[in-house]
Parts: sequence; structure tokens; C-alpha cells
Amino acid sequence: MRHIINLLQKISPELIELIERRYTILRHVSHSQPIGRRLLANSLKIGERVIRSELDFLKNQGLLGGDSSGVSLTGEGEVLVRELYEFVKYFRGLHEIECSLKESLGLGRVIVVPGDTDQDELVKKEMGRAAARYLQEIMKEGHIIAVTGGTTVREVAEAIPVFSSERDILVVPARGGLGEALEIQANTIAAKIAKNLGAQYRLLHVPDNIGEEAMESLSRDPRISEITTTIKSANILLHGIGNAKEISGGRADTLEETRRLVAAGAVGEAFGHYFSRDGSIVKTIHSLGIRLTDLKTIEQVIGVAGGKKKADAILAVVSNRMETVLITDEAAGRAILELLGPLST
Amino acid sequence: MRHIINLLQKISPELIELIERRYTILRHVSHSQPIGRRLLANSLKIGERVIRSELDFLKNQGLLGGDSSGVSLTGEGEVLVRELYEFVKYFRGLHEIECSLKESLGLGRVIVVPGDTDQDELVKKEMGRAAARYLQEIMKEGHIIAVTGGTTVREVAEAIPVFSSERDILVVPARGGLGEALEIQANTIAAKIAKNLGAQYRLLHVPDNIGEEAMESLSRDPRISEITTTIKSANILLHGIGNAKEISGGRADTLEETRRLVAAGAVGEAFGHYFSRDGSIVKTIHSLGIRLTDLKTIEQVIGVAGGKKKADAILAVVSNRMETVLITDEAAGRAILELLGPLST
DNA sequence: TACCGCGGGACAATAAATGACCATATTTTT
DNA sequence: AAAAATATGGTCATTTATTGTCCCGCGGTA
Repeated sequence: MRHIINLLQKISPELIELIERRYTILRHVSHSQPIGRRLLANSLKIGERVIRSELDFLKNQGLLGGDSSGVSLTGEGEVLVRELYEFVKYFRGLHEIECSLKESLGLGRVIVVPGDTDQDELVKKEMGRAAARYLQEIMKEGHIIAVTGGTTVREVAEAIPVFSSERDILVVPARGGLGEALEIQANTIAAKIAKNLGAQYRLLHVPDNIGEEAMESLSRDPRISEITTTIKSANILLHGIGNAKEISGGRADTLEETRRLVAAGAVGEAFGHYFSRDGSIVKTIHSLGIRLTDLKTIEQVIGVAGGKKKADAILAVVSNRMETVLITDEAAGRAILELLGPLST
Repeated sequence: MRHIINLLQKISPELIELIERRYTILRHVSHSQPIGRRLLANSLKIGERVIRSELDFLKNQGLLGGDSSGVSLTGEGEVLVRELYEFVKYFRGLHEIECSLKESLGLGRVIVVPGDTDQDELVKKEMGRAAARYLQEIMKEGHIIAVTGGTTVREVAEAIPVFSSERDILVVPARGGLGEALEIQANTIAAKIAKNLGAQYRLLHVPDNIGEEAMESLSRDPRISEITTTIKSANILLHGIGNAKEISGGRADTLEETRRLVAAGAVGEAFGHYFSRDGSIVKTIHSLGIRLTDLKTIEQVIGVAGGKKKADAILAVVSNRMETVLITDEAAGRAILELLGPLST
């Protein structure tokens, strides 16, 4: 594979630009279909006329079908996008990034999608797809899946194709936490995932950052203790990774709290734990659900996060090496390697 | 492989044209180096200016190097041409042709080079290369290689790279025959091959089409009988295939003879035997050396011939299924399949 | 209804590819 | 040693392809 690509690159470098351009278009269409050429041109920052010619071409090739509301992928186009993805991975050197990251972070697997989440929101969707695909790959009947909140994990939830019949799978939130907006709460996302998956779900209605005594009394509640036990016995943990600087929840008190944490060296956050750059824990938010020590018993820990800004956060969280899988984007991947560079060279 | 090509063809069909064009240029250069752009443009029938841009490009890519006497392949270019060859095979469907031919003719292997020997003399050189490469692949120490005459086999001889040290290999002419021009006589070619190979050679100075009694007496000569015995114990036979209509040797009597043979149904000739379309023998030229019945004991019989005109001749000769390998060109390959078509469908 | 985004047509401006020379150096042939 | 053939590089008008822009009418949706 690598070999063939090098060959092509040598004999006709202009080709790879062309393929990449067309791939970008196809991919964008696949995310926003149906869509028109103007909107496409704007978000891709390519001349409208260029898009137009390409669209005509892709239609001729039978990859795109157009109706009055815009162009969409045909079945053939859908297949092609998926297949082309592997190809583009090589062009962009994503494959190399994946390997380097896997190697230097000691992970079981790393998936890197092209682009930068900070610059193009579609990249987040792409990560979501990759994570969803991976999740479905490893998922088995009887599994319990614990998920956290966050916009990235939400994309994962939305990327899971609807499964019509039922499955013996249980989706639960990884931790309590009701502070955030409803749409990105762990509970909401767990329900969403369960719904698409055709699985069951249980929710945990517990606020985070509660006091020691409150936690104690809550955990004595039989219904709550039952669900927390279930959570702790999860087979798969799917979690996002937050940048410590940007976690505030909007409230003034947590903003102040965040500042203190950052001053204490926190750079990354995941499932209620703040990590410093070297991977050690700066603070654990008081709540119920999964704690760092529980990770050992979980078969698959999947971390999903992207964007250059989150590079150090990802590095901090993943340095604990409890993750088996990291799904990120090109920008973050490169940034992490750069952070790692001076050490590993 | 097939899969990747389809992918590329779908996403950017213009690519294959481009690659093919560049490949053609590289290949031509590799045959005629050093060569200038004008000559190149003429023989390739491409605009001079176009050649020029492509040449500039290929130089930039480090595939071509130019001095004042013209452009030549660099080491990298040479490697690339070879690798690209496999690629182009797929583009042109040569791979399919090879498989179909192999299947319908029941051969051990078929190698098809792109182009038409009748239209572009370089194609013959290309066949020569392919045959030379194959020959070197299967050749072992201690082998005896028997070769026939003809322009095509001469190209094979010339395509064999010079081997500096010596090898325990013996090259002999497959049959007697001094009628033809010196350069394409079996003896000359055997010597040439041996020289390039770093092998020994023995010659057989016997005219063809001799009378029964003359043959008898010649074969009683100890020196001649020794070499004929050697020839009959050859491990590899490399032979050309002639079109019955075009074999005349220039002399009036053989011309007349040829006419008679064609009238009798002969379409193809190989190592002194005339074959009719269904593969049966019309006539065997009286001479010493390999006869059809000897082929059974020869491990590898390699037939080399190309050009649309020879399609029926090749089919006739190869129909005996004594060949293990056929090396031909695209035009002949397609023509043969067409001849075969009505039968095999 | 008014609006937004859709495809498609049209066209000028711009960029790229091509064809057709010439000048001159070098190699090869005579 | 001269002559012929071939080589590269430069130039430039011409043709062809690409691109930017604007306009039009259509069909959903707010």
C-alpha cells in the first residue's frame, strides 16, 4: 500500500491533490447531505465554480446524486468514501501518526481522522463516526457501556446508526453530573446511544461536586447504589477529554475553582478527574460512578478528543495508560507528537 | 490491487491517462536512451511541446537525467518504470488478457506486454525484455538452453543483461538452418545469448531442408551427432513463432514452397514445423535438432511472438499445448482471444 | 408572502497547455 | 575537418481550460 502510494506520488503528484480535493467534497457531502454547491464552497473555502465542476464530475461518475434540494451521496459514493478514507490516511501521513502515537503512548490502538476540530466542526463528526464504528466493532451482547458527557461524545452518539431490533446491551452514564447543559450530559448521551443501538439504559441522577457526607448518604440509597455498582462493572468506557482551562460550566464558582486547578498544574480532565501534564491526578471531583481505580477492570477504555488545543489535555489523560484506544484528529495527533518529540528523540 | 485501481479510476479517471502517458515516455526513453525530445515526440506522436513539459516534470521528479546528448533514465527512474509496469498492466486490462489466454490455451503462464509489434518496433524489444527476465528467472546452473532464430528471439538475446562472471549453462541452437540472414540465425543468437549470460555455447552448422539421405549421413558424423544429442536433452526451449504467409527466406523456391504450404492450411511456423489452425502439423522441415516429439522431455518451452498479424500463427503453434509459457503483446493477445471468442463463449 | 438555498445558464477574466519557431551547442557521421 | 543530425533552451502567439461572478427561476420553509 505504502509502496503504491509512493509510486503514484512520484509519477503524478498532482493526482493526490485532486483525489484529496474530491475526497474532501465527498466527505463533506456525506455529512451535510443534501447540500448545495454554494454552501459547500463556503465551508470548504474553494471557489464556487470549482465545486461546481467537481460536482458535475462526481455526478457523472455516479458517486453523487442530485435532486432539487442539493446533492447527496449515492450508494456507490458512500462505499467509495469509506474506501477512499484508507487511501487518504496514507496521503496525509495519518497512518504514520497513528503508529507513532500508539508506540509512544503505549496504547492498544489509535485512530486519527484528518483535519482539525478547532477549525472545522465537521471533523468532530468524523471522530464521532470513527468512534461509533469502533464501538460497534468491539461491542458484544451482554456488555455494559459507560459513557461520559461532552460535545465530542455526543457526536459519537449521533454517529451510531439506528439499529432496528433489540440487543442485550446496557448503556449507562459513567459518572454523575447535572451541571452542564442537558444535551451534553452523560445521562442524555447514554440514552441517545442506547436508543440508536437498540439497547437498554439506566440513568444516574446525581449532581457532581457534592459534599463528602451527601455522597455518603446518596450512595446508601439502594436504587442509586445498584446503578453505581452496575456502572463500575462496565465492559466498555467511552469518554471525552476536556481541556482544563476551558472547563467552567459557566458558573462563577466553578470558574474560580478551575483557575485554582490550572494553577495547581491541571491541564486535562476526564470522567471527573483532573490530570497534570505528567499524568498525575490533581483533583477528583466528588461524585458517584467510575473512578480512576475502576479502569483496571474495564476491558476497553476509549478516549475521544480532538483539536490542537486539546493536545496537552489528551496527553495528560492518556499518559496514565489506562486507555486502550484513543480516537483523535490530525491536528491533535501532530501536536501531541510535537509535545512528545523532545522526549522521545 | 485490482480494487485500488478501480478506486482510482472512479475518483480520477484522468489520472490513468496521465500515468500512461508518462509511463510511455519513460519506457521509450529506457529503450532509446539517450534521446532528445524531438525524436521522442515523433515516435510517440505527441506534440513536441507536450513532451517537453513532461520531460521537465520527469526531470524534476528525479526520474530522468539529461545531458547534452539527450535524456536518460536515472536509477530511480529505472526502478519506477519496472514497478509502474505492473500498474499499467491493470489499466490496460493486460492482466485480464493474460488470465484469459492462460485459461483458454491451457498454458502454464502468459506474459503480455502493452502495444502492437506491427506498429511500434519498440514493443518487440519490450517482449524481448519480458522474455529475458523470465528466462533468467527460471534458469539454473547446469541447464541447457535451446533457442531458435528470428528477429523476436534476437531481441530476447539483446535484452539479456551482461553477466560478468561465468555460469555453468550451455546455449545451443534448437535446429539447423543456415538459410536466413546471419544476424537472425539460431547459431548467431545462441552465441549472443551465451555471451551475455556468461555461458558456454555449441553451434550446429547444418543447413535446413536437406534431403533424407543427406540428413542420415550428417547425423552419422560423430561431432554432429554429439551436438544433436545435447540439443535434444535441453531443459529450456526458447522459440519464436512465424507467420506461415511471411516465411520465404527470400529465395524463389522457398517462396513457391511457402505458397504450397499455405494452400495446405499452414498458418504458423515454429522450430521447423508448420502448423495448421487446429494445431496439427502440415509439414516438418528436414533438418537436425529438436522435433515436436522432443518437446515432451523439455521442462520449459517458451514461445515468443507478437503483433496482430501473428495472432493466428501463435494460436496454431500454441494449440499443441506443449508450450509452458507464451510471451506476446497486447495486439496479438486481443486478436487471439477474438479468434477464440466464438468457441469459448 | 418573503426568504433562503437549490441547480443551471452565461460570460468575461485569467491561467494553462500547446504549437511553431529560432538560436546555438554537441555529438555523430561522412 | 566539415557536414549532418540531434540536442537543449528561449520565445511568443494561439488555443484551450479554469475560474470568478452574477443572474435567473424554482421549490421548500418560516
